[in-house]
Amino acid sequence: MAKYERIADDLRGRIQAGEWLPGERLPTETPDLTTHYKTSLNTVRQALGVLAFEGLVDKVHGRGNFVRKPRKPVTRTNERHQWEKDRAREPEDTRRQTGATEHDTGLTVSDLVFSADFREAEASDDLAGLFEVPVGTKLLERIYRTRYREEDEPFNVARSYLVYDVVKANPDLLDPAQEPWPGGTQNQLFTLGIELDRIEERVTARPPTAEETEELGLKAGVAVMVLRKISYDTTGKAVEISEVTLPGDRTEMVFTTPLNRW
Amino acid sequence: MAKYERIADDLRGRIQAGEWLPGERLPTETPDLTTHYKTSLNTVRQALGVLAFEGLVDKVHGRGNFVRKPRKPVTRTNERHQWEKDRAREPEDTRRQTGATEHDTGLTVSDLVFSADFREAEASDDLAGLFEVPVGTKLLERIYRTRYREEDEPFNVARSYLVYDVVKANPDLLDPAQEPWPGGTQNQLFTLGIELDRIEERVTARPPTAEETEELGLKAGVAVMVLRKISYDTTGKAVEISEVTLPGDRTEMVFTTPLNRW
DNA sequence: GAGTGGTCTAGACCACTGT
DNA sequence: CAGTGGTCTAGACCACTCC
Repeated sequence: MAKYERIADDLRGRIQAGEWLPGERLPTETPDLTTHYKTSLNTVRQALGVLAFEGLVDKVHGRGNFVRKPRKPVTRTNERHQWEKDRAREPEDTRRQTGATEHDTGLTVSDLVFSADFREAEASDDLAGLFEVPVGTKLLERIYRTRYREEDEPFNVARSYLVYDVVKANPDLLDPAQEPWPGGTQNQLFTLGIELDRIEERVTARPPTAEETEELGLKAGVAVMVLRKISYDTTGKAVEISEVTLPGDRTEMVFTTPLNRW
Repeated sequence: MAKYERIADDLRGRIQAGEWLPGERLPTETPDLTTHYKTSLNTVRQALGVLAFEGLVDKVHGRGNFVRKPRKPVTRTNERHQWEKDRAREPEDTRRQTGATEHDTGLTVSDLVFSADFREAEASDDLAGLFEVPVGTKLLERIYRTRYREEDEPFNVARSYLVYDVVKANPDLLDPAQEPWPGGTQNQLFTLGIELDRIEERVTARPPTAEETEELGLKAGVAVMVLRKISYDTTGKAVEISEVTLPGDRTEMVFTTPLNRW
């Protein structure tokens, strides 16, 4: 076993034994750890890199290496979809009270900060195929970011696509100033006479791109979970496609599948 | 921008431009890349480390650095649950034909290799709470591994827990030699007079532990997806809890949520 | 400016792969 | 055995944070 692995194992054990509590700083790389383990800087850094990748240690340039605090997990359920559908036909003051994310997290609207960006886009191969429209068809692309009020980085970046010609029947939907829209996308679709029949979600995990690392404030070694949500209307057509990027270390998704009775 | 980042960017661009095709070897670290980029070995290795983390490059000790081939993705849907429930009451020869994994992947039984390990375990805090039994209650723990016949490493490790006293009514269920059980867990429960009402799945992603890296044959930077599946019977009790570990870079999970009609 | 982590160098030696 | 990546060293200098 390599020396850096032994050092990583030793430090991991000492952290788990409580020698340093979450939030506390580890001994400095130089000179403390190098002299304690009688090794060179590179080796100590390689060991710390392992722990950082595992999410046990936060490396902070200029300040030190810290034992990582467990982060507040964000739960997302698929019950939100039925909940949102039920709410879509409620009067506006009911819809305004709370959104699906709050429904999932148990938080109130004031705990969270949203921002929305709208623009027009052309259907890529991929999206055109799902929407069953020609490549290049005009789409409305909306980018949503959600974060905790007391944190800097969003825990959620969503890109939502709708076919432009479908949405333009209600000009309010083209206006970012109307966001956050009370009742969410399902209410927006309701104003267009569209009812959803089912929602399909595909989940994968992968290492973040450099941009995502920046945008989501990810630490080294944290994967992103990518969720692609496709909403189908009652005629079986895809009406909204949404791609959500979530930090893997703090996101839990819950899916409940009811089964038919014998 | 650091020199290693510039080198990583350059190499990434050259790979994407097709200078080396998937499966091909990159120039050697020493002396090719160090002299080409006029830098030291450490710096070249740091750059390659970035690309390995992104999954673009496979580092292979003693052979070289290779452009990674896209891996065969494994899809898992939640429709499998209803499918498995329907099949649970079929005659044995029907059940024997194919399992849920083949149903998802479209493969046949002979493409896949299973192995099962049985042992007794005591209910941890966590599991006891979900099963609503006292901590320490005897459980049957079963560990399943699935891999492609032509690959070395499993793409799936599952730990399944059942309450021992519930299962022992059918002694065949305690015998690893009976695996793979035709019709899966839902048929096993059926032999005990248990019908499932719904299945809840919680999904997270995190960096792998050292053990998981080994067991799943993961490359640097690949996250694992962890799926905890809880099966509830028609009285609302949790009857099976299963923890599945999947390599994040080749797993896609699909969940379809049907919505009630207006 | 003092303290701390981040990058980089040049070189040595070890470990694995294939002939 | 030759070729290739993996680990390690000792030391220099840069970049960030906080006083």
